[in-house]
Amino acid sequence: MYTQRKLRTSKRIAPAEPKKKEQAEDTDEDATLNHSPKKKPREVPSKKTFDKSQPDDKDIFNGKTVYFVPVEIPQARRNLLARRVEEFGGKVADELHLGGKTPLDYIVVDDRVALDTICRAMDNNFHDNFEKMLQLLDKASVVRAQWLSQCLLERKIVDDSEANINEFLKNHIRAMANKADQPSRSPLPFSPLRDSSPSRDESYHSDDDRKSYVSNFSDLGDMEDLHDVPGSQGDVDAAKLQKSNFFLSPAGGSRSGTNPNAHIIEQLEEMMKTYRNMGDEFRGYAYARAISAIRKFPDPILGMEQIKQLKNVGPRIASHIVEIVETGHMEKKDGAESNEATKAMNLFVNMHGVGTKTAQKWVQMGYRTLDDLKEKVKLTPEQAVGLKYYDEFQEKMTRREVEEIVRIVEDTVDSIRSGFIFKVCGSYLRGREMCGDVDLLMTHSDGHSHNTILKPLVGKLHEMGFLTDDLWLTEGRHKKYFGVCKLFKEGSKHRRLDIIIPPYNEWATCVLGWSGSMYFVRSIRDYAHKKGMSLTDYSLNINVVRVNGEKVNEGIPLETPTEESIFEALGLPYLRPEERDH
DNA sequence: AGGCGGTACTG
DNA sequence: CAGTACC
DNA sequence: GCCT
Repeated sequence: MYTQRKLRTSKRIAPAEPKKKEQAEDTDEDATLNHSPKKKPREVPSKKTFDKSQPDDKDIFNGKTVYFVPVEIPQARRNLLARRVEEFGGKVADELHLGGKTPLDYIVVDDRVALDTICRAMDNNFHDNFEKMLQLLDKASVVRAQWLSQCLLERKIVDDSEANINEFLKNHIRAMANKADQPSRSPLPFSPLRDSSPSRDESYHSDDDRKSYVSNFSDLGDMEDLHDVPGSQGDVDAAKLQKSNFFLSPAGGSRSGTNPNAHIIEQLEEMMKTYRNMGDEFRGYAYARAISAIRKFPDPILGMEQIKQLKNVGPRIASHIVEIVETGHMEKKDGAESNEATKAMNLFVNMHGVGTKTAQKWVQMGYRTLDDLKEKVKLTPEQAVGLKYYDEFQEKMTRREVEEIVRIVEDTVDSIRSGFIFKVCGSYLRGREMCGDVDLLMTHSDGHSHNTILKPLVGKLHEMGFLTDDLWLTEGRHKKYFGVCKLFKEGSKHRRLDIIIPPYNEWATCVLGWSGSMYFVRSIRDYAHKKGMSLTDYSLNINVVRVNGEKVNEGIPLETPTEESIFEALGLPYLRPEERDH
């Protein structure tokens, strides 16, 4: 059918070095992940009943003063820990004073802040103050939050050797002090204290659950719910930081996506990816819906009181949330992440053309790295492309770059035939700052030019050297090209490019489908389904007859010239693309 | 206990 | 048909 | 794993 496949080459694929993605999981799936029945997950509602019932060791902290370094410890967790510390006889300092009349006993940092991050922060903020820093460290122990959790759990001061990073810091300070004697000390650019946590920063809300979303409209007829992303607060951290000036990055503490429950969301997202990569689609989906509910929840989640208000959070996920709130981490997730085969699964599944089945097969055959694949596995043509650009495909591009790519395609189209209309869909249309690929839709109002443009277009783009590889090209009801392009500019990366060409009268449904998010699309289709309709990229049909889920009668396609008309026909309030970014 | 979006490609 | 992809 |  389509000839330009040459590029794909038989020669060996350029080494794409194994790049590790975060997240992991556990390969012997059921073993640790699924098994629910045994060992019942710690009673959800209990806990937090510490209070009255424990007459004994109430003052484990015995007047000790604790300071929480706000960075990276989610506010919710900080509050909770602080409350507990006081409950158990400790004091909580508001700020960290270098001079220290009331000497601090413990300085608590988040478990995830990397050591070198802390060091860099100190370098930037205390280069005049080495002595005071050392004094401070003499009296106070800098410990990980996890240690504090442990103390609270066991109701005693436990050994902190693992959590205590005093010596490390002192050594570092001494080293810096020496170095400071010598004149050259450039003020490190230094990027904030949060390098480690969002393993991929651009937070991505991958989700939302159709139910909550759709039912919000239909039942309550109010969409408020969707808009009210609690975004605002979160400069609390920044403010506090300013004050304490400890570990403060001069440049910018301003955190990006501040959600009061970011910490919880992060961990659950890891679990979601894990399940999904393992092939447990629906469990992953359940997580996605739960996460969406949490993301919309405006207040810090401290316990069951808040959890009970969340839709799509059942007993299992609730218990995970409780665990995260109380201990700061999630055992199941940590376990999965430390599993080696699991890491390989993640590595493989992130390659284009590889899903859970193939990844599982490879892992089982003992492969663990991309190099293993290069040498030992017969790849499909698509997988070969995926491997060749493994690293590049993990990266996202700016909106600006999307626009440059689109510009080239548009110009080329115009040079062939005038009058086409274009729309960049996908995450770009939803307003994301960074986009993983380019989804360009185009059509022609004359009702026929859309049929013949794709092949010449792709041919020309190849000639220009703009397209570097093809995944596939089809001439179905909607003409589609999936491939790889690269801007001519020096240093440009290879990018995934999808071109979709529906007939003019199917434009709106196609745009809707290609605008996402995936969860939005699933939810609105589900909603249509429930109303006896059927929504696809091609049309919105009414009077659909299904028997046992099988469509028996296609129904009748509605005229839906605009996206608005689709919502209207479904009886839903219109949502702009950026409001579909769940 | 059953459902969880709807479609179309490759091999 | 199974597997993967697209949002 | 959650909902109906």
